[in-house]
Amino acid sequence: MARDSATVPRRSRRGSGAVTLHDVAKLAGVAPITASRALNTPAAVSDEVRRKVADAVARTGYVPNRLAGGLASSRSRLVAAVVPTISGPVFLNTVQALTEALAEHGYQLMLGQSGYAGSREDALLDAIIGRRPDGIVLTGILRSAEGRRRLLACGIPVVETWDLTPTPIDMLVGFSHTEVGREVARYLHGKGRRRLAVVAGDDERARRRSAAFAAQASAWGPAPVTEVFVPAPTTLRSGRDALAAVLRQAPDTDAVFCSSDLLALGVVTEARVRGLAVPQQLAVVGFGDLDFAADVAPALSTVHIKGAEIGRQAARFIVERAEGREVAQPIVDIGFHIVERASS
Amino acid sequence: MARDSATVPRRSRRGSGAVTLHDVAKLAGVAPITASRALNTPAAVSDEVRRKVADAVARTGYVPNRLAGGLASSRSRLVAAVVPTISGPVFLNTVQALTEALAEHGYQLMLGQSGYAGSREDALLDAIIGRRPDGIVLTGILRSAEGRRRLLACGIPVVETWDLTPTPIDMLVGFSHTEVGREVARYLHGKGRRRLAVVAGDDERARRRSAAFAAQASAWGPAPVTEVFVPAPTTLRSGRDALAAVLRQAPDTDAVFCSSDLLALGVVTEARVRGLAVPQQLAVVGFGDLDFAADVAPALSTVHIKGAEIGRQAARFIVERAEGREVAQPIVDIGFHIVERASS
DNA sequence: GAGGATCAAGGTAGCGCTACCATTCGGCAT
DNA sequence: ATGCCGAATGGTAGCGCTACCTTGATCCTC
Repeated sequence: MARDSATVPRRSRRGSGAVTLHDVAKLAGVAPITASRALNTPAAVSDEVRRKVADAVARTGYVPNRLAGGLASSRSRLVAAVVPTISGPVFLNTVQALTEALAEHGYQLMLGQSGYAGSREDALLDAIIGRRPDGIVLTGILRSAEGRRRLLACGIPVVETWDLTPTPIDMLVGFSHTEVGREVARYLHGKGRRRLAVVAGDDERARRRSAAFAAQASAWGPAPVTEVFVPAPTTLRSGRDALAAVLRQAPDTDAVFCSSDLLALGVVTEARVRGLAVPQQLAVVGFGDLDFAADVAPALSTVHIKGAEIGRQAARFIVERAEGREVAQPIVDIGFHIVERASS
Repeated sequence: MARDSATVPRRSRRGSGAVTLHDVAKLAGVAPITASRALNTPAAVSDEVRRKVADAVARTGYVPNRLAGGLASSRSRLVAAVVPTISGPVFLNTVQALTEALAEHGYQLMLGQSGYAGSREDALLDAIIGRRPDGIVLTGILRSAEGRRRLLACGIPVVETWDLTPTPIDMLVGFSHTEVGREVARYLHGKGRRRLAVVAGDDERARRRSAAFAAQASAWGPAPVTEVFVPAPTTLRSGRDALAAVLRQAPDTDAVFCSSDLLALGVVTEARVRGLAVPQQLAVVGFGDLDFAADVAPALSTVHIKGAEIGRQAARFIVERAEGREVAQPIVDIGFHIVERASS
């Protein structure tokens, strides 16, 4: 199993010293290119060659160097995912599904964190483009126009997710945040709630949901919607603080729409501590439908987003394009729906 | 800014068509190798060369191909992280800190999910080793002995984290799970609790904490410790179900140690629903000290692990080794401490 | 002013793989 | 026989970069 050092009397100081396709080919008694074909396009070689090469691979413990393969073929089989931060739980299902779906096709995920502040964005883009990934999946929004231009210029397939931007860079899997805001306002209005508030993380899309919510609500009545913004990423703590702020501004608030389930849980917690009955006195609606939403008490009404499906669809898009096929419908509205539970 | 096609009359069908170091060098009027030095070891060239190359880079929009660089130098500047699954929030801070700390040194993170079941482990290892990363950070345990052997064989620096294994593959940043179990048992005993239970996720380390907890507790009295196991990854739901199971087995339980904060929150939630006062009738201790632990009501007592510090330390180890330096103390016990809050 | 030490720059030869073309060979139609 | 086809295999030449060595120029030191 170990390489026979006697057959390689003087190895240059360069190189990793690992088993190469050359070694495998020599052991199998075929040319390197034939060994390559036996591994990559098995249908193109005879049964005997396939067997001999497989045998040599097993005996040497050969693992193909994908850096070299990627350089030669201009296909790195790497896909980059950019998230604002991995510790906000919102995108986790997407990243998980993406990783798994890509792995099934032999692609590996590179993770990049752009930060909510966006300072690192350009450096991150350099680091990513330098690795020549076969695709880039964006979850947070790309703030810099310069960044968008560079992505466009370098010709790497890009999937933007979790949004429906009017001018996508390339492909898109998302849903309308404006529509979410509107729908939740309609829902709460339908439940007889009239004194509405919204608590939103300080990121572009949460602001859009929040604005649409407020706009829709103000169409029905004179009572203004109380808007409170908290720093992104949102936490349970900021939810508690936000409810305090809401009640200071509008003590008779009877419904709060939160821009994340974690915020909503904070609001519910603070309400309980203050003796405010949820949902009798205060309805709470979250966003994201994270795992815990159904199981807290009271169970959290929220907006369900198919995060894992977004990840899978993005993977499908990237793989299609990486294998040279056209994507017929590169823009997908994955939708959302309101899940009614005990908190509203 | 665009490449002047007239200077490159016939480009072969191979290659990505992107700007190369060659193009930059030609534009700057120096040899390619000099341009390479201007970018990688700026101290080794004259001010003038540095300026001319920087200028050419800016004009062409050149982004170095790190696949080619990695192949030539046997340094990919990629680091692989293996987690059981990204959607369990336990390792998030570690992954986040790791990504950031690596990015500061020009390394990019590849994410691999091994799954708690472990079937994908070997395929994942192939995918990782094939990319020739400069380091591998393991968070979950590596189940297959074959896998350990291969990691050892391929000579890539490995950091195991979140544990102190007796026989580390290479480097190690963790803490003793046995010690955690013991300490929590001591703590609860010190608070006068005598009817102890433990709820643990079905993974090796949670089992070790749980076993040590039970062993320590049984040293003090005849009352057996109720042990309930739930599937990994743990959820709030399984915490609620687990408390139900605990109370079925031992209705007079007065303290529960949970193997994650999410489980603990589930136990607290279920206790509240059942009218069981926390901490008066039931003390609850979690594990991990996730962001929300301090802010739920009642605030959760838990075991604090410096997850981000683990990530940073692991990054430091990998970078040290990647740059060819020895790591003096490759085994670090990062410790833990019990955070006493309202739930116990 | 000879001998070396030091520094900046260039040339060469790969890293390990695959695209592309050439070759071989058996089988079949002409 | 001759030519042609397709299938299987091999050879060659890179992909874009850097390690290693060499060259030439400058600067000491004695």
